[in-house]
Amino acid sequence: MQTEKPRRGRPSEGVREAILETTLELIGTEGIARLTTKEIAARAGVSEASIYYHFADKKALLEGVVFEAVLKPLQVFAASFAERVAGKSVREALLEYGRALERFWLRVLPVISAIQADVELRTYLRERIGELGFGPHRGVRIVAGFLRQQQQAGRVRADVDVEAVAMSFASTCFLSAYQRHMLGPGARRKLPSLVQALSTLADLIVAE
Amino acid sequence: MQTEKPRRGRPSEGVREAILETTLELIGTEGIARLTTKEIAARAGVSEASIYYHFADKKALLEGVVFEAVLKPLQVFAASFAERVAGKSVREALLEYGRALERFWLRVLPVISAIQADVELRTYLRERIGELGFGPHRGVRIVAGFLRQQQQAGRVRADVDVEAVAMSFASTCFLSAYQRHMLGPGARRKLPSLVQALSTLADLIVAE
DNA sequence: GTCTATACTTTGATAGAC
DNA sequence: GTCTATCAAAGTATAGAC
Repeated sequence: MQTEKPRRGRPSEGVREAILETTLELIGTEGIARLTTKEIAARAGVSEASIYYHFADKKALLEGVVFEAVLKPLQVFAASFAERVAGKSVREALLEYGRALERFWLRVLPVISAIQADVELRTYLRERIGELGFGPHRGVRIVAGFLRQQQQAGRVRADVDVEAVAMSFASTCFLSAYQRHMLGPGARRKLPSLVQALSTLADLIVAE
Repeated sequence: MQTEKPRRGRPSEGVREAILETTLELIGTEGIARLTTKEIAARAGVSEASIYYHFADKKALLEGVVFEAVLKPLQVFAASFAERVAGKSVREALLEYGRALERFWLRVLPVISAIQADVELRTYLRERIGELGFGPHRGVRIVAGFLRQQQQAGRVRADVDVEAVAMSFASTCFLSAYQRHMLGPGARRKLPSLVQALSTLADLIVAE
């Protein structure tokens, strides 16, 4: 008695995946405002009807994209802090994690931004983020925890508010990513580099 | 010989202004994705045709909103730094300016975000920002200049990179605003407060 | 599961009266 | 300058063949 459906393992081909990927790509390049099911279908090389076979409606498709492109990476990323900083100095740990945080935001911001353009998606994201307990404060808490631990080990000045520093740290990574996102890759480096900003922050808090 | 047009001073009524205001409001509450000229007209209490009398097309209307809601406030805000910090201590100046910066972003972010959802608007904003020489780096430079001046006066530690600190400062204000924007007003204070973060930053750099 | 063809709705934009 | 009425185009979604 087989409980598996026959012909398992990608019955036809990754059409669903292609739709999701294409939609994500279009959101990044064209924006969500004029995103149509017609164009998604054309670019993914499938028919519009296929979209409606795999997704209940356009809203469900977009929610799928949000989950795949924001919430899933978020879960993965949130779990990776410990191994990234293992055995590193405070300064090196902050730089390493900061770069990773900036990359994460660069990948996720196009979708996050697009979501703000639609109330229903905004609500969807907020609810899911609430359920999962995510938000920028997560990154802040993780870094704060690390700093507190280093503080107890005497490697961070005893008189600094680690929560507050962690917030400035996370903020710096975020703005660095947002500036690139907003002004485009062509935006020359008009801001101090991320490394420069984070190094300075690290120097200010390490115990002498 | 009169060079002025007859019946000057708001010929009919502020219809154009009402349209701009309503559009801005709808972008904030409903998002730009499903923004229609029909709804704008209905909520502004005017006809759709009136919109097309005052604006060439929908795109021109949205560009008008971007200018009024982002670029104009930007010009005003950029000019206000000196008077905000006049005669204040480093710490007080940073707190005062930081709060103003956060408020500024809170007002502007709904539109900035919406713009990211539409390629043409994104291009428009980038071009205008380029022309005017704006961008987040402006806020950073202004603060850096202030800190450098205080540094020369001996009130800021001589060994800190003021550009880098200014970036973390501006970033902190930005993330504080963005978090509220993204997660809504209902988002409980899960992050350290802006004042707490900025105070810590100030304490780290003032000369002992 | 995927396609072609099509039904039905909404949208941006205009014509013409006042 | 503002309105009512209207239209062509574009959009979402579905039916039915394969």
